[in-house]
Amino acid sequence: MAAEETIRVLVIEDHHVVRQGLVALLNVVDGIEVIGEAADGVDAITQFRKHQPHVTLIDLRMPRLSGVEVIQRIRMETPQARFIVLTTYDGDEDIYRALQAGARAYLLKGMTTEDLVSTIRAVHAGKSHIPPAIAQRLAERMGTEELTPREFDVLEQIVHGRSNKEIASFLDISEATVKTHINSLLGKLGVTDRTQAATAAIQRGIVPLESLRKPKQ
Amino acid sequence: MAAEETIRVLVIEDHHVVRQGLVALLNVVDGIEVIGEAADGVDAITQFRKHQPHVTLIDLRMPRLSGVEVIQRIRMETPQARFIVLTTYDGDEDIYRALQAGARAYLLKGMTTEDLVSTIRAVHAGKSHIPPAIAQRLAERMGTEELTPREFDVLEQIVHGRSNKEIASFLDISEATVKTHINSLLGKLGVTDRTQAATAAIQRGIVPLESLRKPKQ
DNA sequence: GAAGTTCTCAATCGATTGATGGATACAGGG
DNA sequence: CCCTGTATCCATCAATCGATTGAGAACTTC
Repeated sequence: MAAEETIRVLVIEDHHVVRQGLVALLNVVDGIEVIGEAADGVDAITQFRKHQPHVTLIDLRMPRLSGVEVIQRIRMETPQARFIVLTTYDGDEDIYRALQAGARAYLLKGMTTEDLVSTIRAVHAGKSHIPPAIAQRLAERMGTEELTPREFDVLEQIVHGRSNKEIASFLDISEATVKTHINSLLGKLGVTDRTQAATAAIQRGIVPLESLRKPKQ
Repeated sequence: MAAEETIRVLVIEDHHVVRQGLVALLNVVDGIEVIGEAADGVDAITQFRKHQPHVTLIDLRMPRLSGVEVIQRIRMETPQARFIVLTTYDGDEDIYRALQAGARAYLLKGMTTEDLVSTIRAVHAGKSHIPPAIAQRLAERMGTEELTPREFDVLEQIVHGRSNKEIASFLDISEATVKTHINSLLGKLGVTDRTQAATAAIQRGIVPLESLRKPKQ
C-alpha cells in the first residue's frame, strides 16, 4: 500500500517550536503531507476551510479560541472532520471535553514519531485511538456528577485560598450556603476537605493553574 | 560579521517533537549549528563531553537526571559552559535553581525564533539574558527563606490532602510538631492557611503536579 | 564550647471548617 | 395536581485548624 493516497494534515499549535517540530517530523514521512499550519483558534478555522485536510492535529490551549471550541465549530459544518488532540499534560480536563466534541485520538507531546504517524494513519482510516489509561479515566469521569455553576464558583474561590467568609462576601451569599456548596462539591470530587478539593481541581484542570497568579480579575 | 564563527549548540530536551523543532529551526539559521542532541540527563553529560558546545539549550524536566543536576555537574568540570534553560511553564521553581546553578538565560517554549536566536547569540557573546518579569520574581524569591527538609515533607503531605493527624502518623512525629512546621512554612510561603500553601506549592513547582495522581509510593 | 539551625513536643484559645438536617423554589413527567 | 429531581439557601454543633508561647535535644559551624 505504497502510493494509495497522501494523507493531508493540518497542524494547529500555538507554540512555534512544537509546531515546527511536528511539521519537520511529518514532512519526511511517506504518505503524509502537512498542507497547512495555524497558531491560534481563529486562524485554525480559516486554514481548515481553505485546505480541507484529512486529519487535523490540534492543541487545546490556544489564544483567541480554545481547541475544544475549534473542534466544535468545524464539526458543525464538516461533521466528518477528524481530529487528533495534542496536549502537554495528561491530567487535562479538556481532553475529556475534546473527545466529547468529536476528537478521535489523543497524543501527549512526549510521544514518539511512531506514535504520531501510526495514530495519524489510524485516524485517517476511520479508527479511534484512545490510550487505555485515558479511556479508563474517561469512564470514571462519566460516572461522576458534574459540578453546578454555583459549586464551580465556590471551588474556584477555594483554589484561590479564600476562606468561607470571604467566599460568602464575594458571592454575596451566607457563609452557611457556602458550606453547603462545599459539602456537595467535596462529594462530587470524591474528596474530604477543601485542600484536597483545591489540588484535585488543579490536577484535573477544572481550575486552570494560570489563574492563580492573577489577582482574580 | 558574517563568517565570524559558527556557534556550536547542544540541544537537551526529552520531548521528541520539541527537540526536533529546535533543531529544525536552528539549522536554517546562519552562524548556528546544532552539533548534538540528548533526550535525558545522563546522555546530556556524555554529549557535552564529546562535543564541547559553545551554548547548551537544556530542558529542566527530564528522565534520569534533572536539568539542574546536569548543569551543576557539567559546570564542575567545565565552569565556562553556557546554558540556556528551556521550560514550558514560567511558574517553575526550578528556573530559580537553574539560574543559581549557572544558567545564563531562560526561554519559554512559546518563544519566537527571533527570541531563540538572539538569546543564543547573546549568551555566546557572554551576556546574560533574563526577562524582566523573571528577574523581578527572582529578586522577590531571594528575600524569602528556603523551606527546611522537614517543612518540605509536611508541605508535601498537605498538598496530598492529609490532615495534621495523618501527617503526624505518616512522619511519625506528634501532631504538635506538625503544627509547628506548618506555622513556619506558612510564614515562609507568605500564605495564611493550608489550602493556600497547597496551591502555592503547586504553582511554584515546589511539589510537582505529577506526584498527585500517584498513591504516594 | 559558644552560637546558630533544625527538629521535636506541649498547652491554651479563638477561628475556621465540615457534617447534618432542613427550607424554598423550580423544572418536567405522569 | 402530585411526584421526583435538582439547585439554591440557611442554622447548629463538634472537630479541626492556626496563632502563640515556651523549651529541650541533636547537629553544624566557627
